[in-house]
Amino acid sequence: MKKQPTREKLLDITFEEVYIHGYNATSVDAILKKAGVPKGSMYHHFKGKKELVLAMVQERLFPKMDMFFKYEVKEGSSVYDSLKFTLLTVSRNKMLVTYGCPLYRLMVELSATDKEFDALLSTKATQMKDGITSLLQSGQASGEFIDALDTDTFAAYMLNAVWGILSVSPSLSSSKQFLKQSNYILKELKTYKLD
Amino acid sequence: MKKQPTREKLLDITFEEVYIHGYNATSVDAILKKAGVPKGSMYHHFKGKKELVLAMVQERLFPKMDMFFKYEVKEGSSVYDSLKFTLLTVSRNKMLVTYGCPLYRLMVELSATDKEFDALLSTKATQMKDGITSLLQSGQASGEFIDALDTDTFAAYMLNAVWGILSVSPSLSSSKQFLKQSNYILKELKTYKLD
DNA sequence: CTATGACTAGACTAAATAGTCTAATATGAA
DNA sequence: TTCATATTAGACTATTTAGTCTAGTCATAG
Repeated sequence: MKKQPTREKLLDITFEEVYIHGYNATSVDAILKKAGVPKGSMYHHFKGKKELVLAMVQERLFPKMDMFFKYEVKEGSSVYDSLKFTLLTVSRNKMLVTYGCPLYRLMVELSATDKEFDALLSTKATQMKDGITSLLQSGQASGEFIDALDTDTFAAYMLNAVWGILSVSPSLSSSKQFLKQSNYILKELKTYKLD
Repeated sequence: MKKQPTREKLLDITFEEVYIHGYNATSVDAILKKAGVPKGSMYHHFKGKKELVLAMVQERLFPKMDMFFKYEVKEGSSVYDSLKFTLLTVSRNKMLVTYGCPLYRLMVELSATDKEFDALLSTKATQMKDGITSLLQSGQASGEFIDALDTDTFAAYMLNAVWGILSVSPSLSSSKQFLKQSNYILKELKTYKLD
């Protein structure tokens, strides 16, 4: 078993800790202890706590988000089915269902008070929304959805609503509840379907 | 201008600070400084920071939430119109639109790691959901909605979706966006309307 | 091999933090 | 007024925090 490079190990542990506890409740020492990395190593690789977490967001969090939202439709599959499949995949991810979306939770904690985090997280949120918009637009172009569908607004609604449902307290979350609730979003989208 | 009792002043300032910065990023000293209250007074009224914020949640946050969701229908008004009016009222509240729902944001920050906060906040969330459920049920009883409407699931969906739309980054929030997005929830509800 | 730069190691520091303590003062009941 | 209690006042403490520093080790290019 090859030893993982220090920087990568730090990013992995930082993701885990910040996901569960949030940015402010996560201490550098806790990360270092869990990662088994001495302080000097961390401050060699990163300027400080904030730099570490910003790097984690870009190198761990964003790729994870991209894994879920592929923004592409499988051959022979409709946009609607593609979005439905994404929601199903999300519902099967225990961590997501239990602890919510790590991007959204960080945004809720930090966007109001930290410009740099807000810039980074909001940009990704916008990119994801735009991805869904494109998907819906392609569905419009292919005749799957009627022109009356406001693709950009619906994409924002879908993203925010899913985040809202996902990120409630773990004690109120379950895979079944997520599926049932997010189904209303799909049902609404179906309203704009032609075939 | 009569001087506000210390305890009340502390609760007011604590709400403001925790709403914007969150629990962990708010220091006791910051609250005391802003409130102009010495430390001894605070620790006379509250056992500690956590007790102070728990009291704030019950005595300031919860009442504010109840102001928005009245769970009652005005004479001669439909349940649907009542919910629509609530969303309109929310959309006109600049703080809510900008900084999101204070209950939800606190839940996102703390519910995963703090049992006491989770118990308190989740109970209120459930109570609010149950309030909407009752409203929808009364609509069913009066023939406004068809029986196929799963009142409890729709209530949860509505609450969580609104929270999700409301609590995104301030840089992505606006009254107009909130209204347009939350309109999809109403549109879905309309699907179950009879008259 | 050896010199250089990358990385590790962890003791140490300065600041912020929540919380304590004791004395002073206000308030209200007898 | 007087006494007991509630409240104010803020200096002080213990702990945790992020971050610094210097000495050491490791890898590798020459």
